[in-house]
Amino acid sequence: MKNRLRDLRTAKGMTQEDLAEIIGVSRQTINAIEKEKFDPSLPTAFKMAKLFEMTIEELFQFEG
Amino acid sequence: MKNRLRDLRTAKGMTQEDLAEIIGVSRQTINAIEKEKFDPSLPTAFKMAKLFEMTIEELFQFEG
DNA sequence: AAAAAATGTAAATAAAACTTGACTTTTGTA
DNA sequence: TACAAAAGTCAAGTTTTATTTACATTTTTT
Repeated sequence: MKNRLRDLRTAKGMTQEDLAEIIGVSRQTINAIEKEKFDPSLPTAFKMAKLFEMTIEELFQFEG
Repeated sequence: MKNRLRDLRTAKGMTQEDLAEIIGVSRQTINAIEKEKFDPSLPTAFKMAKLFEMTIEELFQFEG
């Protein structure tokens, strides 16, 4: 699963810490998702997509 | 998290078992998601949305 | 160069998706 | 009515994995 999180976050001038607080997870969780260590839960994916005003499919690309 | 899984599945004339095999989970998992006992994982959500040719947001409605 | 801020990562925990198996109920149909 | 297929349920267990904690490294700023 790929994602565009890093680009979108930096484009908004936010740190991983900033994003973590808004979404309601730890800073390390944001980092792990950006580095594509694992996928977010569905609720977390929804929050992220809403924040960046796009669909989950636009934010995360599932290859499978 | 609400979803339209049941309607879409029956509209295609599929049983829970049919859907389970296509997605790659157990029949009870499909049933539990239809009955909104828990949310699917993000990969499972992707597979479902693709099968029914719609976005995850159209298939699942997050109230948060 | 030094301090601070931001990011990276391993290890452990916690949570939740998912399975198995058994049983009941509903629905259709012969 | 009787049978079978599909759906519902529920407990209990497994397993995956999202998430956290703690510590290390890199980058940025002064």
